[in-house]
Amino acid sequence: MGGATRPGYIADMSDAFTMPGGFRLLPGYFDRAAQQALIDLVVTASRSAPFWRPAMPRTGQPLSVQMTNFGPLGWVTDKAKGYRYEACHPETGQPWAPMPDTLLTLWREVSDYPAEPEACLVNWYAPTSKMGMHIDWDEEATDAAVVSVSLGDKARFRLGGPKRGGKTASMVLSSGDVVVLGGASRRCYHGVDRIYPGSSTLLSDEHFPGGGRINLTMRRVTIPG
DNA sequence: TAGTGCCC
DNA sequence: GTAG
Repeated sequence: MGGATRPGYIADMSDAFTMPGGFRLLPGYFDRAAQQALIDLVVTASRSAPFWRPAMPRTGQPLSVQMTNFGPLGWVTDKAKGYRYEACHPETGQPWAPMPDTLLTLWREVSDYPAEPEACLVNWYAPTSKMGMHIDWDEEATDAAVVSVSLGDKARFRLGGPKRGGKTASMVLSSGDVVVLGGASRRCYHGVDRIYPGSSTLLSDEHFPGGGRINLTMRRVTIPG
């Protein structure tokens, strides 16, 4: 933890990370059968909205994850237009697959928000993929929680505060876990340090060459009217 | 810097 | 090889 720890000394807790309000980890929310059903839905959706590799604004640097989306809106990014939500796949021009009922049910159970999620970003982490620390800024409905589901290999997730460079906490997320970024945590930095390759058998090599991890992230984008 | 690389 |  914080500061130098030497043998014989008890760590000073004065610099401990304080978990932001509204953060919830629900371990083992989905059992194996439910995890498999969600992966099957991702595979089906990817036939009409295939995984593609997004790029950073301005630099065009590719992200290490591949993406697709469920729902009426999908998060996309490219060199020319940057981070935004779009109704259609950037390469095929086809609408995203509909939001699965299982995910709508999850949202109603944990989001404490009076309207449906409009976007579910599907991130495929290869064994070497990472996600740098960032805050989700591209939604108008900033009061709605972000709800995410981990599937496949374990990942080291890191949560910080509302400013860069502050103290952080990390935790291992396993297949079937649900994370809710609500309240203050909705505006906190977070990212994925690393994947633990081969820690799950959920992702078949046929559909996900090399395996890895799928993360489903639901968000309300527009303010309900 | 929703990235990468290097260094302790 | 890891964690930060």
